[in-house]
Formats: sequence, structure tokens, C-alpha cells
Amino acid sequence: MNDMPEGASARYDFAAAEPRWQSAWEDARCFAVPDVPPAGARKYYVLEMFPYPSGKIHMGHVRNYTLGDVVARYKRARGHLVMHPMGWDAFGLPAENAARERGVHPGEWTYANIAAMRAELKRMGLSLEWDREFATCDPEYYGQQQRLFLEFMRAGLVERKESWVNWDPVDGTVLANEQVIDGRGWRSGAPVEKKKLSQWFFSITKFAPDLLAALDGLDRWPERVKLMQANWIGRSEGARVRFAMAEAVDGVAEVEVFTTRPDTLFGMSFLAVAAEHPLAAAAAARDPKAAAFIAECRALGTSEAAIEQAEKQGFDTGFRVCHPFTGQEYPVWIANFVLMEYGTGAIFGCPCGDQRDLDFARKYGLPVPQVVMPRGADPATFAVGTEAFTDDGVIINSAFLDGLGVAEGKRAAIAELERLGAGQGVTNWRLRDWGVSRQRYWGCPIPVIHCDGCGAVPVPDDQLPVVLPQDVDFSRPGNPLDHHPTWKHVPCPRCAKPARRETDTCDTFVDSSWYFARFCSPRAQQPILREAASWLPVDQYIGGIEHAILHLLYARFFTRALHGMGALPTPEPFAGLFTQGMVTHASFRAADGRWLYPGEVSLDAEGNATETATGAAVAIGRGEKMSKSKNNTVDPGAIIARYGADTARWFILSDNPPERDMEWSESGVQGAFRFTQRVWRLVANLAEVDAPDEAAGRKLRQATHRAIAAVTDAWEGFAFNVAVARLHELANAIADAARAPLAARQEALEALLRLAAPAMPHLAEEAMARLRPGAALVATMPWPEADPALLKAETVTLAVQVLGKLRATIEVPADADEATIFALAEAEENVKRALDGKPVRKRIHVPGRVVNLVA
RNA sequence: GCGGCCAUGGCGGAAUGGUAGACGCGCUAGCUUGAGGUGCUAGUGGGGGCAACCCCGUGGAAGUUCGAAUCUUCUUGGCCGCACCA
Repeated sequence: MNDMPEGASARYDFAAAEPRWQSAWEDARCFAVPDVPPAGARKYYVLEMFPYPSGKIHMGHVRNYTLGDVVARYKRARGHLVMHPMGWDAFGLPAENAARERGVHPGEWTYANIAAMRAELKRMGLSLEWDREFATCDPEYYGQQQRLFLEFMRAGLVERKESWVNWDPVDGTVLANEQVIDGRGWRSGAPVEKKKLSQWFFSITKFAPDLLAALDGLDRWPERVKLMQANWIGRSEGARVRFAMAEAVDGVAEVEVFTTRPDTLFGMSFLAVAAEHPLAAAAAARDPKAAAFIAECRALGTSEAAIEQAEKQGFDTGFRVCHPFTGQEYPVWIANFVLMEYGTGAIFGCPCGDQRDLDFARKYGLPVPQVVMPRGADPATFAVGTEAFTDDGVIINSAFLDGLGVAEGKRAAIAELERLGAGQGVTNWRLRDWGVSRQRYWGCPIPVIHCDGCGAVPVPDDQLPVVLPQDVDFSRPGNPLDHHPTWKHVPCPRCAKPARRETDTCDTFVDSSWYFARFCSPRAQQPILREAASWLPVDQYIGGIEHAILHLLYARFFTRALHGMGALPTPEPFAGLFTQGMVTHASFRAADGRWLYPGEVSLDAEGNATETATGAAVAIGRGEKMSKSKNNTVDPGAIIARYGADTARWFILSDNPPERDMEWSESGVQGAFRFTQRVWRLVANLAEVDAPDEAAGRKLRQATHRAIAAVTDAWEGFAFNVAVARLHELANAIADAARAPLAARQEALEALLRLAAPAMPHLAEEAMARLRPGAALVATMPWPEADPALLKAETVTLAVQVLGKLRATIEVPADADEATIFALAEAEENVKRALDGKPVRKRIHVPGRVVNLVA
């Protein structure tokens, strides 16, 4: 390229161009939309899960916000009125940890982090409307949340109940599950205890049937997320069965269990209760060994995963219950795998039909009666060994149920229970009410005042917001709000006698359960302006799969509740959901377990790694989630400074499908960088002379319009890595078409820029300004349209298979008839050889694809 | 433990049940360049063959089908969630 004009080969200067175009978009207010979408506007609300302000953006954020920005820019070009806001999920534990560790106030720490992260996000060139920004720790936000809390109270959706928390007896603090490590407090190292506290709950279980049923209507949600939610809500049909105590204990004459398998009642071997069950308490009062066993169970903490993974253990209380059908007596055990929160906190153990019960029975030498066998098995000899039989089968050894299948058995058993008055068929839900109380400072204060005379009194409207006090002491363990000298002492709003403020704050999931609605009217003097809420539902929500259950379910509950109160126009918050994968990076670990930085490691030609300083072998972790503790983070700020925002965005889109985990690689970024430079060169080096090779022109125009169609489909369908591949192909086609007429080359280049603009918006603007000086901002241009005439092919290539194996390809006119096609196929030398003279018995033709000859 | 998902060349991946490996990274060879973290050209799943071609191949095993990366069953490995991390 010696003959290029001076300066034409100059590199694309992203460092100068990117801030310039960011200002241009801002000056033109390209991304601002009215609070109330005008009548007739095609509104489209794009939202990425807002970040926790940790202080630095990480690659997961870059990925999340790049994906959202592609959607926002694409939809804008397709003529939608796009709302695309950003804010901060700003309450939570890390700010308190910083306060305790470094003496900085959580608010100060959080707002400094927000300022730093906002600046980093702005460098990415996201098409965000920053005017709508807020942080959940702003009193303007959490004050409105307090109004919602009181509205929920009035609607009967708030309850006060007791529940268990992890308690660190040394620190005198409630611990989050993640702060419990191997049953001990993360700071004190003391064994955790379960402690019962009176706390506030949202009655999400009232909505369980609705939340389940409405999943069917969420047609733009991933199936797996809907499945996980359905399983979480956990509707199950079964029975409650009352077992009379052989002898009443502390006045308790019966135990109620929930079971989904009433058909196996005759297979009972024991009854087991949770460690928190009243009968367990009664046993503990009589027997110190029972008390010790319960204490052991409590040491497991509240995490369900930890409880269920623990070795199955039990303790025989000595109490006995009578079987409702036979009157036979069975022992009552306390078992560490029975959950107080599910069903009634008690189960009947049927070892032959349930794996956990079987493991338990084998461990403690309890009988294993056989009551269900596979169809066709011999009842005289059938017996489960170490594996329970849980499939459908035939009921045996079960009196009136003998010979029935599982489903009929359930119905018959329930009918009998109801006739005897010993139980009834019920629908049970796994979903529990949502405990929102947190004994922490950095959260939204729950707007309630406790009065000895009047009970829990809502804070009156004119006293809202209840603002967090600034002067708090983090040198002591526990909740600073609770030991603040004055804050909690207030008169009762009802009787004016001395009373106490609620010192619990809200779970941060509450903050994120309505922020998407607040974005519609972020400065309103009420939580949500009804007219502005017509932006809802969010048309496309994007975030991590780790939120598939809790956050999304809570947000659905909030929206449903607010819809019921008339505050929102829709019962569902997110019409479309996309869940992205994590960003991972190779990690290096020495034999002694130290995580090494990439700079400390040498790689040889075979890909083996050694520690440079010592020569010792190093284990290479296949991509692991980026984490400071593993020394495998990549700082987006450094990448953007070195390669530019467009390169970072392009690489993160091109590497793999967005729903999968992606591995960050330096060479991949360099490849993306080279492509941005290549696009710039194609435009900058455009030879403005006409070279009228019409055939080359037609070929290029076909490539252009096929790219328009393919890239449009790919952006539309979240196949972002495919969009990138098709754009590479278009760039290749342009590079190969030097002899095509100028108009065709210009058309192709312009299409390339506009199709790539959602991903590399700055370069698209800079190159467009060069290609067509004086053109409008690409950010405001409509989406290119493919010309259908140029999408049609004159001929098609068909694969010819013999018995399903490829033997030849034939080129036929697009409108060739089948007889011609089969004749051509069978005339191929290779096909004849494969047929080996055998007659063709069957001919299959899939138009445009394949011919298969069956001999 | 329970629930959910994923698996294709050296690497990331593409492929309405219809030519497996598009596109990119990396690598190899050549050219270009004063230089290269530059550009261009060609090649690049494994095996056999001078070639035409042939055989094998989508974590593993079996099945459905004219035809399976794609559907079904089982299995192995990895990842996500499990209610106080966000």
C-alpha cells in the first residue's frame, strides 16, 4: 500500500475519537426519553441488572452492559423509543465490612465507589440515560421504599413471625450464610448457633399459585429459569397425616406429617421430626443426650445446602406414635435432614420408597418393609437393597392398597385418611415467606415503631423518610442502629408514650425488587408515577444466571403485589429475560496452593507452566471465575485505556454465545483490536475511482444484503457472536471487491458500519464521518434494510448422500424440479460407485439442502 | 444432598433433524516492510493414499430415523442456585 495518499493509512485513534463521540451523543441528547411514553410511540425498555458499587467495574459488568447496549442501540435504530437507565444497588454488607475494617463510613465509601464506577462505565460509551440515575441508599429512594413497605402492610402482605438466624456468640452478631464457614463465624471462628428472632416477613406465599401459573406466559424467558422458579415454588400434591402419640407428651397428643407418598404409609418404619420441632424440644427436656443431638444439628447453621449435605444422623426420642391404619406403634426420631420450614417439620419414614429414609434406616438398623415393587416383580422375593424404588409400580403388603399403582394408591390412601379423620389431601408449597429483617445498619430502615401499649405502629406518612443516622459506631459488634444512643428512642405515633424504632433494616433484595419501576419516574414524590409506569414491563432484562431464582422471583412478587394495589399497569416486571454467563480467566496455582499472577509464570511450547522464580510446576486452572483471591482478574479500565472501549466491547461479544461462560484472553482482545483497525482501513483506504466490474459489483451487493439479513437476525436473536462472524465475512467480501463499482463498495462499507454500530459505536461514527462527511450521527440512523431481490440465489448446491453418507455435491438451478435433481445426483460418478449397481429404493429431497438415495 | 444447565479441532465457537468445523484466535509456509504487538497470500480435525478418493470423528454407552452435534434413555465431567453475598 505504498501508493496510498499521505495519512490515509494512519491508525484509528480511539483515544481521541471515543470521548469526542461520547460528547456528541450527550450534546444531541440521543438517549433521553420522556417520563411518559407518548401515545403511539413504540416504547422499549432495556435494563441490565444494576451493579453493586464495589468501587471498580469488572469484566462481568463490561459483558452485561455491552450486551444491553447492543440491544438498546439496535432497538433504537429499529425505530423504538428506548429507555435505558442505570443506577446502583448500593446497600449491603461490604460497606459495613469496610467500615469495620477501615473506619470509613459506609455512605462515604459507597458514594466514592459510585463516582469511580460511573466514570468507568461512561468510558464504555454506553447509550445510557444518566439523568435517571439513583442509588438505593439515597434517602429519596429508600424513603419511597418505606412508603411501599407501609402500603404492603396495609394490604396485609407484611407479617411478624419468628425465624432462625445464624448467631455468632462471640461477636454477638447475626451472620449471613456466606459468613458461616464450616459451621464457624468467619471473624470470630466461634461455632455458630441457630437463634430464634422475631422478624418481618413479606407474604410471598399468598402469591405462590399466581407466581407459578404466570410462568407459562413468560414466553421470552429462558425455559431453564422458568423451570428453576417452578421447582423453587415447589407445588406438590400430597397429604397431611396425623399420628396419635402412644402417650401424650407435654399435652401433645398427635404429630402431623406432610407426605407426597401417602400410598406408602404401610411401608412406614419410623417417624422423624426436625431438630426445631416441639417434640424435639420435649425430648431435650427429658434427656440431655437429645439436647446434645439438637445442639449438634444447630451447629450446622441455617444453610439448606449444608444441612442436606451433612451425614444423615438421628436420635431416638423414645416417644412412639400409632399408625392411623394399623394402630401399630413406631418410634419417633429427631433427624438432621428433616427441615422445619418444609411441610410440618415432620415426616414418616418409608425406607423402601425414599432414598434418604432408606439410608437412615440402614444406618440405624430400622426395618425396611417392602410396599412398592416394579410391575412384574415377584412380591414374595422383591426387596430393595441399598437403592430405594421410587418409580411407579405395584403396591404390595399394604392391605386395601394392594395391587394398585402409585397414583391410585395415593387417592385411595387419602380417601381412607379422610374417612378415619386422620388426615386429608393437601397441596403443599416449598416456597416460604420472605424474611426481610436484617440486623444491620447499611440498609433501608423498616418504618415501624414498637410501643409497649400499641404494638407495632407504622411510621406516619409525614414522618417519612426514616433516615439512617450518620453518627454510628462500628467499633462494637452487632447492629449500630440498635446501640445508637438516641436514634431508636421516639414517642409512639399513636399514644405518644416512649417507644422504640424498629432497628432492623430491609434485605437488599427489597431494594432491587422495584428499582426498575422507579427508573420510570426517578424523582417523583411518590414511589411510582402511574403514567410513567406505562414504560413497564421491562422489554428486555439482562443479567447473571445466578439471579435466576431469588431476585427475579422477589421482583415478580413485588410487581404482582403493586399491580394488585393499582400502582403498576402490569403484573410481570420483565417481559423478556436474558441470562448471561460469567467471565472467566485462566488461573495459575503453585503446588503449595498459592495463586500466582500470570506475570509470575512461564509457559513452554507444550503449554506447561512453571513458576519463573523457582522453576516449579504450576497447575493451570481452566477458566475460573475472575476473583481477586485467585489473582486472575483483568481490569477493564486498563483494557479500555490500551485498546479502546470498542475493542473491549467487540471482543466480549465475539468470543462466544453470551449465555455461556466466556474466557478472557489477551490474544482474543488483540484480534478484536486488529479488526477495528481493519474496518477503519477499509474506509480510510477506499479508492474513490470507479472500477466497473459489474460481476464483482453484483457479488459484493449480494454479500452486503445477505450480511444485512444475517446480522439483523443475529442481533435480534442474541446470537451476538454470530453477528460478529457475519460482519467479519462482510469485511472480507469488501476487501476482496476492489474491482467492484464505487457505489457498491460504498454501500457495503456503510452497511458494515451501521450493522456494527451497536457493538462498536465510536468507530462507526468516526468512520461514517469519513465515508460520508456531514452525515447524521449513526446513533440516530435507522437500521439498514436488506433488498429481497439480492438475497435470492440463482443456483443452489445440494449435498448428495447415499445411505446418509455424503458422496457428492451438485450445483442446480434454484428452480430445478425433483426429477432433474435426482437424475443429476444419480449421474455423479462418485454416487454411482457408492450405489454399486444396486437399485435406488427410496429418494429423499430436502429442497436447497440435500438429496439422499437409499439403495 | 436437591433443583437447573453445559460438553463440537490446539483454543473460542458455527450448524430450521439434512454437506460437521462458518467466523475468529493460535500455528505453519511464503511475500511485504528500515522495523513490527503491521499488512497480504496459502494451509491447518485425525488416519490412509501419488491422486481420485476412502475410513474415523461433536465427553462416553445404547436407541429412534433414509439421515443425529441436534431427539430419547443411561453415564461421566464441569458450572449455577439452595432462601442473611449481591
